[in-house]
Amino acid sequence: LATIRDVAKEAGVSIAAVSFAINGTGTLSEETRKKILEAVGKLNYRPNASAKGLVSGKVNTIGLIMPKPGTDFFSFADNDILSGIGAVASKMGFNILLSWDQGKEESNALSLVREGMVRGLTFLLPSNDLDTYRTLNDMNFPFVLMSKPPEGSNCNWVDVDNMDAAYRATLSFIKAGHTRIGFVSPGPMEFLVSRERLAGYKWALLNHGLPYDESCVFEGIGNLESGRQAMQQFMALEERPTAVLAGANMLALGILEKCADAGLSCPLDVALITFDNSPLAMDYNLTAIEIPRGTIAREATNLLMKKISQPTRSEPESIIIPSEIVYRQTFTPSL
Amino acid sequence: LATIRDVAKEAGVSIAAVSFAINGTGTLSEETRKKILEAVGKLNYRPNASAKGLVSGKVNTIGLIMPKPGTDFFSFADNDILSGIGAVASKMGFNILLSWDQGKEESNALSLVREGMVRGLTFLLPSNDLDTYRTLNDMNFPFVLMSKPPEGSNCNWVDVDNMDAAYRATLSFIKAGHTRIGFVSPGPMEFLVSRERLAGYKWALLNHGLPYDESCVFEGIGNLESGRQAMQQFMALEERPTAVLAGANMLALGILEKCADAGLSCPLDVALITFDNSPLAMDYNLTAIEIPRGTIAREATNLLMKKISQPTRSEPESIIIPSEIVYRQTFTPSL
DNA sequence: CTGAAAGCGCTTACAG
DNA sequence: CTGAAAGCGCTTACAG
Repeated sequence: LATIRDVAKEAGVSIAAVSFAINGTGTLSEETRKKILEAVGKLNYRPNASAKGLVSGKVNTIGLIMPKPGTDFFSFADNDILSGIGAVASKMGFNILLSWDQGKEESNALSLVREGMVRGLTFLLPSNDLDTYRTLNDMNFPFVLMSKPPEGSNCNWVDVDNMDAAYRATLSFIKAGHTRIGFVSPGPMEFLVSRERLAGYKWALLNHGLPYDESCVFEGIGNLESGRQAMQQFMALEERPTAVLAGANMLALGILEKCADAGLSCPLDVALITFDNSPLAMDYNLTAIEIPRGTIAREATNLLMKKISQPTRSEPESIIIPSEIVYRQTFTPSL
Repeated sequence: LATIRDVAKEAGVSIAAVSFAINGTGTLSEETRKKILEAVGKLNYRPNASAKGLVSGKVNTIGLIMPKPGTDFFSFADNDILSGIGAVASKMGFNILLSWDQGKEESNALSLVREGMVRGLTFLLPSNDLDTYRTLNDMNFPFVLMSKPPEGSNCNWVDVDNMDAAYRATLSFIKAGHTRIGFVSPGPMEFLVSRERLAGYKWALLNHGLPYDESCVFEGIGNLESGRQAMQQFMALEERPTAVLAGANMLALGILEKCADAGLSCPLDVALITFDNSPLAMDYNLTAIEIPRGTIAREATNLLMKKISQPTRSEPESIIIPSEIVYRQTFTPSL
């Protein structure tokens, strides 16, 4: 691999001149610059990243911290998220380092920071271990969560408003005349996202004079069978829901299957809105709430870049990404 | 951030002693070592990665090159793949740098190499641009593909044997007495994986005296609608297939839907085997060919680690990962 | 407009 | 068993 010294020799100049030419700094005659750039091209020279990092004290890498393997009751390593981060990062000349939250003594994230490997951090999911965030804040090290963090953690974050989205979907049912509405959570209630969506659902009911009935709520785990079980429970009720808000696509498909088995047609007998407008929702013509993961990822990375370029400590910021309901076959509001 | 000098001062020793203590090199009295390690813990010291990289000429990072965004007619950023790579890499003390194949003038992969940011490379999909591989080979730089590369490229690679898997699935149908078997490719025929699966299917037919009939073959694009269209085509035939080999889960679901609509029962009227034993296949009780992406990723990373540790040029290696058929409701071989 | 020199934080021969 | 010193490949004041 060519070094700056090789280029300098090839072009017949000092290594400082090469540095100037490459970084566009200093003052160089057009002729010298051209001569140097030619040598650079000829030798396929690229400045060594370690040397640059050492001398400048800055490294052009951001870390992406994935949840501990096994936590994934949905798939987090979403293509949209990864390429969203990648698009923004590469536009700013940054690389992405992948790492996993290990729940070990010292978090991997902190190691990367202390080794000077990263200049900022994005977290896909809030860690259970809030200590990491506290330490990062103490160091004034920039980081952004791509998910709403638990109360009291002092973080930058970007996410959709899950409560609001659930509220609006439920409201949309109510406006269409539904008075008995089922809710299936996307996962266990320990997850904030489950609690927030439930809260939005509940709030819409109470706000419009409808009773909140626990038998119309099912704690899902995001798969087909769980959706079947939910609908099973709902159909066994004396007065069954005429509309269901599902927390995940697979839940929605399980619900549809049970409906079909029972001879209930959708949307006539049971209307359905599901979270997540994924390809699956499109394929199956499901009315779906768009969770724009690519946008979340891009905005989070932009926010991180902003925090990186502000060396002085600043207040944590959060960005709420709007989420739209995409109306399809399983429910359309009456006009 | 603490430097080696801070630790040396804290422990009252030279910086060389600190380096010895941390790396387990040199010779140090037990007492000195203990004193140093205490200072390290107290100051939360971690050696600066840029400095280590510069002085040793080695960096503990491997690159993962993702396909150009938009190529993904399946989802490549599979959780299993990412955590498979991550598990092996972190066991060996390596980090993972994510990058995208951009189809630009100079490939991102080569930039990373020339900047000294990575010590090895894994590619999720073969690039269209074989020049990159040639250049890497010329530099004797270690890289591994997690997918069978096109003929003539001189690469290390790890993959399942798609031709063999398709052969065995087709054979399994034939042994059960099927003589008219449909094939739906996972994607366009430009993809090697599509061609190989078709070849395996064809070979099984010809090997057992069955005619190869193009009207029983459909070029799918991996989604539900494509599966519906395939089955539509098959049902319009004078003699329709009694068994179908589907290249992707969504194709299989589309096929099942069309069968149900037409009053054909599965597996009685139409038997079905699909590629990819994903959660979807489990949820829908599909007989499926397991493509163990996690295993592919782990083996590829292990192979890369081996190549990294062998400084001398060596012959390219390939590893074939076995793939099993998981029998479920949509087809079970007669005993 | 251009070059010589210091220094970033480490590791590793080399002396003692 | 321990320390002083050179050097990895860059950038950036500082002279000229």
